[in-house]
Amino acid sequence: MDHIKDKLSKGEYKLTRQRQVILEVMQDAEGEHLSAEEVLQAARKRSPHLGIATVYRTLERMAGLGILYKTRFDEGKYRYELADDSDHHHHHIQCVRCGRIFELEEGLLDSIEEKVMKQGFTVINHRLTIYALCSECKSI
Amino acid sequence: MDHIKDKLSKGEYKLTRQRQVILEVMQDAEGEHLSAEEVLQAARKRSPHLGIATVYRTLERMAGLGILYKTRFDEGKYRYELADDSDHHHHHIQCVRCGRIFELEEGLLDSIEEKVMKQGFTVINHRLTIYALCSECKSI
DNA sequence: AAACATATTGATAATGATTATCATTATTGG
DNA sequence: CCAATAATGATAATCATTATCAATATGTTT
Repeated sequence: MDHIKDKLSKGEYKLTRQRQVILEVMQDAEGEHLSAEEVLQAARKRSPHLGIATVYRTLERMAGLGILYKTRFDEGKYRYELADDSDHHHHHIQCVRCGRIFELEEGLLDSIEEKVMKQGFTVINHRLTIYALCSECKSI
Repeated sequence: MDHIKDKLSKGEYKLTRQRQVILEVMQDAEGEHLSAEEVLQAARKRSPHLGIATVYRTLERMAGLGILYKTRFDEGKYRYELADDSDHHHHHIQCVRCGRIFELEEGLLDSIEEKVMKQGFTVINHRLTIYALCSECKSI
């Protein structure tokens, strides 16, 4: 929590009421992947006049500061989640029935990256999404 | 080419002039990943009155029949490419500077899939995108 | 505390991609 | 050829996101 505030101040970033609320929403939703609209709905419970533009601006900025991850799944909109400290490599399993998103462990792709490097690319980042039935949906 | 027409007829799918043109465009662009708008521009050279709605409908349908792959990259729109016969597992390297998309060999993720299966998921599909600098952009 | 510069906000318009609607135009089987 | 059905193209509607801008808040200097 404190290191987040550090990042905020380094980014010349004022911690306004709205931003604080949005940050709290993201922290309360640890492990979830929220869309901007979902963040708005949750945040309005604490700050009823909050506008969607502020939500987008804040999420965008926090993603830029590395506080959040911003990922676009195939549904066509961005989803945001609280970043852990490790680094940029993290991946998802999305259940094709219920739509829930699960985290996948890191570093699984190191050997693949190596091969790509040998082909002359400089790898910056990578994203893996696995589409699956989760154990609950499987048994329905 | 013929097996594509087989798929078309099995899908109760008439091979109209417009659809033929769109299919040709996709075949001429083998290895590329075209957006609907790009398909429209290319196709209008042969069928000038073609409408964007028909392009979307046709691409959607061909994707449904497995003739095309439909992928959403982070830019927010779908891109389509001719499917090869093998199967659904194929992956991309996208250059973060020039935006070009390169293919990545198949089957790289088999070991990862296995781990996910052990966690109780039934894997349906997966998508990997690696963001990198291609060798040309690297040397700029 | 007043005056000022600057940053932030919220409402709303604009944009871009995609989907839905619907009247018109092909196509096909009888 | 004619009726039934499918496909097309123009355009409106939708959805997520970004841009605009006037009003408000904040911080700084005096």
